[in-house]
Amino acid sequence: MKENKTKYVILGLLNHEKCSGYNIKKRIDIALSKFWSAGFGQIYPTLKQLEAEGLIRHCDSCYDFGPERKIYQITGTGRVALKKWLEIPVIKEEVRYEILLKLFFGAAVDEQVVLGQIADFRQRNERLLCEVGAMEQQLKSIVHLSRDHQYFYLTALFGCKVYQAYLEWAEETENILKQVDFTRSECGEEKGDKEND
Amino acid sequence: MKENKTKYVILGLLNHEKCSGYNIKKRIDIALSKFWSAGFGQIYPTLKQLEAEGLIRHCDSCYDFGPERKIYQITGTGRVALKKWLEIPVIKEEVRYEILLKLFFGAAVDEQVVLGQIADFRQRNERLLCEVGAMEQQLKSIVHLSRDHQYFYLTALFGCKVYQAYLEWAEETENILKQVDFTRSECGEEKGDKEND
DNA sequence: ACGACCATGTAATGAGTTACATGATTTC
DNA sequence: GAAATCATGTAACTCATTACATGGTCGT
Repeated sequence: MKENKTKYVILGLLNHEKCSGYNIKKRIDIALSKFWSAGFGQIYPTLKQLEAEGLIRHCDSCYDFGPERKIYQITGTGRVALKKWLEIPVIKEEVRYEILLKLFFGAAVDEQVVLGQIADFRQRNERLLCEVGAMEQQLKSIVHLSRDHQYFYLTALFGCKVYQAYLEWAEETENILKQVDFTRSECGEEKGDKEND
Repeated sequence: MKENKTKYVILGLLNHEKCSGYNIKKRIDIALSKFWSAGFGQIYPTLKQLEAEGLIRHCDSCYDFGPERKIYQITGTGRVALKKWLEIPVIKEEVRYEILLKLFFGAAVDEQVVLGQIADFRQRNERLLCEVGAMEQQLKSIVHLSRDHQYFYLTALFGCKVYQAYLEWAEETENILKQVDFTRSECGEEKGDKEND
């Protein structure tokens, strides 16, 4: 009942081109890093598993130069499994925003701490927007080459839209928090920390 | 080095008000569901662990009515731990978009399949925007009550902005995919599945 | 020679989900 | 009396990260 999605990330990448485990990791870090991640400790065992299931196969040291490596490629069975997965509807995206937790519980600390977190968040996402914006520009020019290129472009476009929304929210939030000041209102908490223990 | 964030979700909720494990689950499902989740199998053991660490404590069956329950409350040590965590900068948000994986690898299946996934995504997020929009409206009216209320409101505002960005992207993506058609261009793939196995 | 990077793996640990088990209470 | 919901928990399992171990190659 639990589906290992990293399995399909590997199948998808190998469907694009054959690859070593090391290179799969690199491609994830470059092309998918904004919406997926995987470590070596996950990739190598998963490759073994996929091979045992007959969804991929490898040839040892296909090249005479460079360090030893295993080049994996997807099998017909693997392609069928990939296609089948691509047709399964997504139920729910797994998002976990630590920044929203820290905001939600933020009244436990000084407003300056919360403002600091928001500022960090804004700066972090300014950088990310910059990175994904560059990708989007680059991919836009080659979007006509193939469906693959078009889809790569659309994932980058997704990043642009979302990071822009993050930044809009962060700016609006900073403005709201800077204009209202509860420490001067009747709701203020002049009280020190008493209660419990 | 690994930080169990669910620990701090529980501490944060107990800092708002004392609660049973069952109620903590309910509060997560209602107030945090758009950016966090936790099951009973995670909550009950974590409560035990937090109590062993002295960050929370409980009284058995504090009420004479209703089923037996343990009401937990945060301790002074717990508050210190919570505050300390709230000050730690967030490094990276953990997001994993299955929809983007399926788009990125989408050239392996018919465009109709991809369009179906995008349509699902749009509909799913229309519903979510609706839900979080209602929360935002409701919270907006009581935002002045306390810092807590203001922060609750801002998390809902975050949801609105992000779901709106999702919808914008989905609509733009649907338009782009419907206007360009690779099956009629020279890049089209009339080839059946040959190669491998 | 040394450091950066290529390349593959395992072991330990932790986080999180799912399924199961139990029983009380409330509502219809 | 049946069904829904309240309430707590455990066991098994999967997913993912981190740390460790090993050794080759390339550039300077």
